[in-house]
Parts: sequence; structure tokens; C-alpha cells
Amino acid sequence: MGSKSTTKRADALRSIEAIAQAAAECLGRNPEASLSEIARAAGVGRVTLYAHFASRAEVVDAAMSRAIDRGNEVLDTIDLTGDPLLALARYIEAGWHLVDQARALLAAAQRELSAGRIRELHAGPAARVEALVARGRAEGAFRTDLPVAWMVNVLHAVMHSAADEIRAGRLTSDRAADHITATVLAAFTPPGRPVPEPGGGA
Amino acid sequence: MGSKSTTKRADALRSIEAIAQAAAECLGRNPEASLSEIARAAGVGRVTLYAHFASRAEVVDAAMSRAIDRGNEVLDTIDLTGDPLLALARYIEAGWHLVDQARALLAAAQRELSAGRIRELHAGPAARVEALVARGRAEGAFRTDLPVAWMVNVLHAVMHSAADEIRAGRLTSDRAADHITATVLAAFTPPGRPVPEPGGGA
DNA sequence: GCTAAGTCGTACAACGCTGTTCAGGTTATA
DNA sequence: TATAACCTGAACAGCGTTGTACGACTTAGC
Repeated sequence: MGSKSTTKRADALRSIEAIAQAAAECLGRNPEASLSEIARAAGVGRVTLYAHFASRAEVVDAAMSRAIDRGNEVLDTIDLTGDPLLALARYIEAGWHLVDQARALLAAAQRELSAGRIRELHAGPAARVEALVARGRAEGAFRTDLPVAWMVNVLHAVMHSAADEIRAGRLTSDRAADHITATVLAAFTPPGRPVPEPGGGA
Repeated sequence: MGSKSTTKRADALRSIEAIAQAAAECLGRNPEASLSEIARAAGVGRVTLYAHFASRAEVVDAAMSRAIDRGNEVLDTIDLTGDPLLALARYIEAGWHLVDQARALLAAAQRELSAGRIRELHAGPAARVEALVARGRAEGAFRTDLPVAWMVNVLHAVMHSAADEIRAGRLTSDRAADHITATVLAAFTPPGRPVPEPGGGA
């Protein structure tokens, strides 16, 4: 069943895409954005939105899925092998603003979607970062006196913190990655070992 | 004018206090808590709430002021002099959960109050922490290759992160302060210098 | 060019929240 | 104990949101 339902008009597919994209943008800015706002941002009537998505939850789910996919695409282009310090620096450089947009979206999702669905969506990208941290610990590059989950959380917390600073006008976008990297690499350094010099390495 | 209005019944003062306290609690849990919810939590009728506060904004302001006052009281009991590392550890130990409750409250305030009013309320406590960080830098205990504002932000971000982890059930409350301290002290260590051993010091 | 799929604006009902009014009951305070 | 201050529930208007229904228009696809 469902093999013939592929008969969607190109017109409709374009609308669905526009809505999902607008939803990701609007909810990324404000987790409480209304469906009217999203429809308007998509250049589509509010009724049209309801023609494709039965409820608000479905719209949020679509936006979330879209953002996760985008994130996975970006993550795929990053080399997370080799020296864990450099790998982490590459991850931060490429992903900090992407991770930030996902946060507000996540806030919307947490009110609209089931906890299981959220875990299901979030699991993929999270696993890769966890693996990187775990490898860094195993190779002696990162400290092991704190849980992996805690370290991953710190990493993301500092990324979000940078986004907040930018929104507040206290930090410029081009310096964000350097600040985050310097901070996190120091936080991850094993006790007793010297903190790496920023920009120094290789 | 207004000199005779001191004639408030003890009854009324108790209600106002109960409402402010309930508001701080409810908004601390959920920034979108309705006034009905707050009134119910205060054990007071919704109309009574409007008898004392003209608008939602006034309730939020009262809750925020209350939380700030409480924070200042706690901060006053903490010795922020001496070794900056130990002072920072003392600050974290005493204030991390207090700072966390203030966050959700701040989120409510940012939607209801003017930016100026928020700065006015927030300035006091923020200044003390900034001073501590600045002193630590001047004495060579903390790194100086990152802005003070950024370091303060990192400190708070990691505190909030701990609160999130507790809510998610991945961290127990009694270990939070140790994790935060170990992480932040490492993040603040000047490049090239060894990160302090957790619990080591004095 | 015909037809069905898609879109549009308007309008509707239902809901929850805010803020106000009113009439009647309770309690502090002098 | 008298009285004014206080508290209360119920009820109302106004607003924005969600979700649905309708009739008319436009467009994709054969």
C-alpha cells in the first residue's frame, strides 16, 4: 500500500518544501512561532499549510527532521579522524552555528513531540560527537575524570553560549569558533597536563 | 502623596509575598506559566492577584526582583577574596542551583520587561562575578587571552548545563558542583599552565 | 484544452489567556 | 464590635491561536 500515492504534483511538493524550510527558520528564531507566521514566511496561505500538515506537531516534526538531515550532511563532510584535538576544532569550526539553530528548534520540539520521537531524531548526530570524545579519552588526549555525557554537554553549552553572546552584541561571529575551541580544549585537558596554546598544535 | 498608603493590612502583605514566591517558583520551572497557575500555586484567587499586580509584567518584575534579592543575600555570605581558584569554587558550590533558577525566570523577564529594566536588575550580581574573574586574571590565576565577558558567560553556561543534566537524569545533584568546578577551572587555566587537580589546591 | 489537484481568502467554532466588574463573604484592626 | 480592607467565585469582553469548511480561482499534467 502507498505505492501509488507518489502522484503528488510538483506544485504541492514545492509548497511542502517551502513550509518545512520556513518552519525551521521561524522556529529556530522563536520556538513559539505561530502557524500563520510560518505560512506567511513560506509565501503560502495558512489553509494550504493545513492541506499538507494535519497538526502543528507535524510541522514541527518536519522542521526538526529537515534540520537534522542538514546537520548530518554537514557532519559528513567533516574529518573527525586523526588528532582528537584537531578533529574537535574542525567540528566546532563547521558546526557551532548549526548546532545553535537546532537548539531553539529542539525547544519547540520538546513541547510538541513525544520524548521518544525526539530521542529518535537526535540520536544520530549525538552519537558521532560522543564517539569523538570517547576516542579522545581512550587516546589520552582528553580527561577521563568526568563522564562522557557531561563533556558532550559542556561542548554544546559553550557553543550555545557563543551564539547568545553574538545575539547580545558582545561577540563577533568570526571570533566565535576560536573562543569556543580555546575554551573547550582547555576544559577537556587531563588534570596535571598543560592547557594547549590556542592555534598551537599539529 | 503616597505617605499614607503605608496602611496595608498584614493579610494583604502576606498575599503579595505568597504571589511573588509562587511566581518565582512557577516561572522558574516554566517561563510561560499563566497567572491562573501562579495564583493557584500561591493559594490565592486569580482576582486577588490582580488586586495587587496590575499586569503580568508587574508579577514577573516582582518575581525577578525577589530572586535577585535572594541571590544577593546568598552572595553576601560567600567569601570571594583570597585564592581566586578557591573563591570561584566557593561561588559555584553555593550558587549554581540559584543561578539556574534565575535563568528560566530571566527568559520570562526578557519577553515581559524592557531591556533596560532587565539590565538594571541583573547588573548587581553580575558585577561581583565579573570582578572575581578580573581579579583572577590580574593575579595570573586565570587566562587573559579571552575576554572577561566571555569567561563569565562560560561559567554560567556550564552551570546551566549541569542543571539540564540533572533534569535529564544523567547527573545527580550532589556531584554537580564538583563537575562544574573541575570544568570551569580547567577552562580558565592560562595556556601552557597545567590544569589543577580536582580537589587539590589549598 | 480539459480536468483534477492545488491554492486562495474568508469565515467559523473552540480553546486558553488576560484584564475587568460585581456582589457577597471573611478578617484584620482600631 | 463596628467598619473598612481584603478575599472570593462567577461572569464578561477582547485577543490570538488552532483546526475546519466553503466557494472560487489558478495551474500542472495528460
